[in-house]
Amino acid sequence: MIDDKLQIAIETLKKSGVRITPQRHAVLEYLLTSMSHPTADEIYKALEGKFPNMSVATVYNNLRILREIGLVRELTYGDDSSRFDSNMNDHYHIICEDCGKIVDFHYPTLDEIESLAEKVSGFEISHHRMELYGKCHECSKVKVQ
Amino acid sequence: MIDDKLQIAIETLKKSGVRITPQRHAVLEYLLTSMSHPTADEIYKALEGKFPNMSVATVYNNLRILREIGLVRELTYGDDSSRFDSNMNDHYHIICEDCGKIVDFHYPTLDEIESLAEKVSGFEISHHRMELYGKCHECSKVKVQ
DNA sequence: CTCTATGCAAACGGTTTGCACGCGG
DNA sequence: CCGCGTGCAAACCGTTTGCATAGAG
Repeated sequence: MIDDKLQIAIETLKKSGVRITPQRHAVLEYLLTSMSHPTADEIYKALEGKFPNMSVATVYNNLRILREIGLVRELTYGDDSSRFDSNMNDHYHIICEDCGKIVDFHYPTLDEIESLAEKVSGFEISHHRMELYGKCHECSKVKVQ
Repeated sequence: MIDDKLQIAIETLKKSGVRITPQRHAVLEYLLTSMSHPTADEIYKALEGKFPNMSVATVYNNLRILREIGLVRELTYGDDSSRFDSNMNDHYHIICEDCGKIVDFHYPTLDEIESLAEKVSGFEISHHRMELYGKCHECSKVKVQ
């Protein structure tokens, strides 16, 4: 399952003429395995056991390459670190304002809104993004009063 | 019109016990007058004629205070600078991917989506944001082929 | 063997902070 | 005249870049 996705991703890398280094493989595997939406630094820390000498720059470089090839999406929220998502299907995100957890939210794409926006603004709309903010179940429980 | 808004804003400042310095007044006035959604640096540059010695820090400090009081909203997109919006009514934004222009987009708040997201995720949703991306009329004209 | 990827450190850019002085109320 | 706000410079932090070396194909 994950292995299938990994094999397909590696095929895509090969087709694009991108070398499969151990570090790159590890970053990719981590993104595909991880159910979270990790930051570059989280990936860096998660892999430092396996690659004690790997530099953050390598993580960033690989994330950029994976993004350019279309294997990974970069999620940018505010001033904080970018987060990376290997789920390339259209979906929205729900973000916990307390703990920062991000969960996927599947909902039909808001095409009508794009059409209306085109009409009223004169823009050629290419895509949109939406995030919902709130408190996750765990964080809601914490401060009861 | 703008003057009314400015007067109301200044009242809010006074009520909050925030001093009205010339620099703060100027930042506030610029935000209310500006139809764009300026960055801190744009505000800084726009006012350096009137305040040649003003520092960026002062702009940032004042923007933070205005935000905390609820007179201004901070728009954070990706890694770029934050932009500031004195229109506190609920609205969405349409952003030109070429020139960066931001225009307001009024559309009924997507309450049903918030409700559904609460149900499927178990989060307590407090709000959401949405931006539409595309090319504005001017930028569409430029590269025809 | 070639050329890309890596590791390291320095650079970068937006934003924040510490501190002494200035000025609003 | 008290204390917040300002200006200045340094600090910060995520990210990028330059460069010499290592290693994938």
